[in-house]
Amino acid sequence: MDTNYELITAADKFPRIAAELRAQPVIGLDTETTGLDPHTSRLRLLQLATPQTSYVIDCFRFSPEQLSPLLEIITAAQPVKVAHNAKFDAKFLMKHLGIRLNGIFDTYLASLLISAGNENHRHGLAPVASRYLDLQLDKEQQLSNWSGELSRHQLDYAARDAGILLPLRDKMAARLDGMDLLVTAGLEFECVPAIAAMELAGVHLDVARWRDLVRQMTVARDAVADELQEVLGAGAAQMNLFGAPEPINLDSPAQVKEALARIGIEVEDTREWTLSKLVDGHPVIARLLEHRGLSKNLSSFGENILEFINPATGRLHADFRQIGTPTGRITTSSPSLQQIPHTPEYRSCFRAPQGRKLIVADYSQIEMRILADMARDEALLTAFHSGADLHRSTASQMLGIPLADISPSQRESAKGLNYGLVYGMGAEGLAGRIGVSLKEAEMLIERYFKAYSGVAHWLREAGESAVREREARTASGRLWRFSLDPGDRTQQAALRRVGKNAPIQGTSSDIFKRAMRLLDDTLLGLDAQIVNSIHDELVVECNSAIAEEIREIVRFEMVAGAKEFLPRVPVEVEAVISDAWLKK
DNA sequence: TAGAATCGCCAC
DNA sequence: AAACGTGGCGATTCTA
Repeated sequence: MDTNYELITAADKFPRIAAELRAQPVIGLDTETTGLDPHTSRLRLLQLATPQTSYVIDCFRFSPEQLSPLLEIITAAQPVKVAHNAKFDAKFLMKHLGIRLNGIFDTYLASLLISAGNENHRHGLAPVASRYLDLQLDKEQQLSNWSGELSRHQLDYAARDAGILLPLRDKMAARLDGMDLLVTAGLEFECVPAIAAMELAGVHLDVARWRDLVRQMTVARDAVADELQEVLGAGAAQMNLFGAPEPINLDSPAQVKEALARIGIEVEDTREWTLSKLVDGHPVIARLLEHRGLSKNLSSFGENILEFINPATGRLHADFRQIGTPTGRITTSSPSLQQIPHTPEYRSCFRAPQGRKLIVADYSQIEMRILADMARDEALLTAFHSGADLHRSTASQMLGIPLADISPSQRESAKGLNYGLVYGMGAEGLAGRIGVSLKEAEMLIERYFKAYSGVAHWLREAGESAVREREARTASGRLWRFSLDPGDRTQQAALRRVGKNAPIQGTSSDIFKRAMRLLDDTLLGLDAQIVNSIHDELVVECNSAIAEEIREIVRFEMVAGAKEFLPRVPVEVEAVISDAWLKK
């Protein structure tokens, strides 16, 4: 495809171009960079496209001051900037030009929303252009060297990528509209600058503390491993040259299963769920599980995390995938900051640097509140309005006894139900989880649904409509379309569970993303920045001197985000000021 | 031998 | 078989 482009080599052209761009309702935006990491790579080209022309600006030639007429356009809400994976461009613009990319239409996020969970769809610019414009792009120049003299071919490529964004947006906006996804899309697009800023900022890890922890864990694991080799080797058939039993690989489920059989413990598999039932009679099982835990933590959260520390910033900059799941949850990788074990030893390694504090804030029982609101369940809403402990309230409602008389075990059962039911749990699952018989579990669920009849009705309907309509939606209108083989009963049961959970988990994502944007906006200009985001928890790093003010801002904006989607239920946010990632 | 599939487990 | 939902990821084992 030939794109009409103009390579800008003189700063005196900027006022004319800026005027032309400002007059557009929508422009295309793309960048080419010398690498993928904004901290160690440079911004080479900035491409801004009107329907007629792609303007290609060589950023190596101009200072931010010279570029300022164009930067104002990028920062303003209008014109709308169409970009594919705008987070990437936003990070480079923020790092190298000190500006926020606002007024985004992101064709990558739009593609994910329209695909509505279809795992077969790819979302790179090439497959998206093919799907929506029937255009075959080649991306061979994407990873070419953008730091030297640029070839005609590279400039063509750069201009073309920016040029196709406008027709692409036309097609996708119509699709979003037709699928009632414009509200969700707006929510996602507005969240991009907040996530870009969070990634760019990264989190601070206390390396010495982390190394210490890894050392301790290694010693502990090796001790348990030695002990296990001795016990499990007792029945070994194979001896090595020194007459000692051949060591078994404790990380191999197959070898562990065999070794257990040799000492008289027959098991179907070696999953925790299976083994934990045998803990009582067999001390070796407890040791095995202990080894698993240590080994898992060391391989996933050991020295390897340190490799992700950025040489330029000394911090961890995880990759946040904004639509990581069909329910809209954000996922992280490289490293996976959302899966750091929730123990003080681990979390205390993530610390505020000198002179700074962390605000650790999370929603209190947000999914149950969403359920109460969506189901409009009188009793559950009343429980939340009363401000009493939810699980005690639930137990009290179910058993018909006063709040004050609820025993700890009654509260635990109620808690199991509250958490389990938003995941579509059945009686078997509950029985296993809280350790009661199937009969008792059935009775508990019956009582639960009697106490919360609105919830019972809503959950039933959510499950049925998922099977009937093959889709589920959240409060913002986010869509997940399901495939279902009609004859497959197991699949149908699974779909009923997803149908119950998806609107709740997805609405939680809606709320969270709205809160992130509100908070990021309010923190602009203050010495405070969101540094981590874990489904219902935000971590903000700020100057110690303003920590109390920031804590209140965080609380306020998180509540404000939730209120937009939950008109019927009060929302609570627990926020603490801490030196480390702890809910102290 | 590289990549896929599986098991297992971390988070919310 | 599966057994409450969504992921990421590491180690082992299978497969071409």
